[in-house]
Amino acid sequence: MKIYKDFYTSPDVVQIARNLIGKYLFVKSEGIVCGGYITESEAYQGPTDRASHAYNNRRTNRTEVMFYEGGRTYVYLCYGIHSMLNIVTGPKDIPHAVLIRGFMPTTGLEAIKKRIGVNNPSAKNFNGPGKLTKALGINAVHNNLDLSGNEIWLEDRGLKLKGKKIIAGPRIGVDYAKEDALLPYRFVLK
DNA sequence: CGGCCGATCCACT
DNA sequence: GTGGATCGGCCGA
Repeated sequence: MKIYKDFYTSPDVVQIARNLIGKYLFVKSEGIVCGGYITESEAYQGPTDRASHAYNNRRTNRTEVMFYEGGRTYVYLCYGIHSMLNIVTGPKDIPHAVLIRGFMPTTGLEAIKKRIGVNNPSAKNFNGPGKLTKALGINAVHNNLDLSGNEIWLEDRGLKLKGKKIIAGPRIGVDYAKEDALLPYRFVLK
């Protein structure tokens, strides 16, 4: 059920990003466990990807966690407002990561509704990386956590994607990455 | 130390 | 389709 090490340590971050669609993400925040299945992801291919924080093996305090062995979280603040949740993947010293961009809640709905201030939420309330972290109560304290722990983890519950397809396309908001901006590293469940 | 800017979202028009 | 909110990381001086 729970996803363990070898899923994360594969060197093919694009394949991992695709495989994360339909997997379940759980987060314990303020003592409450919330979660759901992932509907959108983006791969960031470390050293060779201009859109990655770790492009050209750029190694700083912030990016250090990306160089760990796969299976940890990388959470950072964007635009001074939004926390972004990434899953670090690949072998040690290969700084790949997958940005988790959207999900569909199945657990802890009451706490989620309270956090986002919406009584009858629909898919559009969970279709962006900032919305996801707000709904699940993810922030900087969730950075650099081991996914084999009980604060944040993923599960394979054998979700059947019947009648739905995983669509690949270019990533969002990475125009500055030049030719790498066109790579089909974004996956969306349709 | 100063300045730039981003893996976003929402409320406008 | 546009702009404002808002702040830590990063780089160059």
